[in-house]
Amino acid sequence: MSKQQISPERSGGCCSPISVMALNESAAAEGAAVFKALSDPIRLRLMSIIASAGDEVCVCDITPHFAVSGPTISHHLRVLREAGLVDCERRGTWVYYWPLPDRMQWISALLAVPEPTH
Amino acid sequence: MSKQQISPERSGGCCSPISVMALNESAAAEGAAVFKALSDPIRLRLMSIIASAGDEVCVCDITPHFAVSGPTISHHLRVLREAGLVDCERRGTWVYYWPLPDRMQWISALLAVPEPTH
DNA sequence: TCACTAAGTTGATGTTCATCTAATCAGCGA
DNA sequence: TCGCTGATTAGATGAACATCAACTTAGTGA
Repeated sequence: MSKQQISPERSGGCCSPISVMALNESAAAEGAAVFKALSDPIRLRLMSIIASAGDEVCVCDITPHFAVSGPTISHHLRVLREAGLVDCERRGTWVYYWPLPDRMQWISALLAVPEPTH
Repeated sequence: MSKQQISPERSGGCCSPISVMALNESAAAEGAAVFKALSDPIRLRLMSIIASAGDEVCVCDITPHFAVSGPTISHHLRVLREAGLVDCERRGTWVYYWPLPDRMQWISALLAVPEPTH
């Protein structure tokens, strides 16, 4: 507790202070949860397939694109659903998934370098 | 192998086929790695602090904002660095981090619903 | 009701990850 | 050189996760 105890920011030797944190803790937790849903290559491809289809997609058309088992695909789709990135509906034998663009736009806005809040 | 073996897409009862996958496997792996770097609340706040500073940020100004130990912050900063999201430089006693906007823009573009490729 | 198919759930397993303490590296000043 | 501080690295540990086989649920058609 003697010499270099003072932050260089205060002593003028370091950098400009961080004026305001752009993300509070709860927003960070929510955002991180969405990023975690996209942090798996299979889920990212799933999301890509569903989002680029422009319409709803049948699970039976998704599964053949992947080398993993059906239950694994089902698990990943559930993760995407619980993250609010997609929704689904059963119609007859088949289940259809479609993207929820609101969530994707929100997370995309998080990535846009936020304007400094000062 | 009798009745419903044929994909509904082919039999006309399901949905429009996925013409082209928007993300190939290697791009998905690379993108997922970046999203994984952002999938932790602490790393997302770190990224937010560094990106919103508009300039480089001293580690000594970052650490006090978090309730975890110094080595843990260091670990998370390394993950962000290895994901290509930030870079750093030691100057004297202190280490400074700054954002690499290219990577953030690339990942943000991934999230923009890709125009249908057909 | 019965046989069949699509999709999801359960339970188990091996791996990855976040975190800590302790030790090390790097720079400054006396 | 020695002592001090900032930051990273190394190793260990407990929790979370991806995956599969087996089973269950939901729906179709005969």
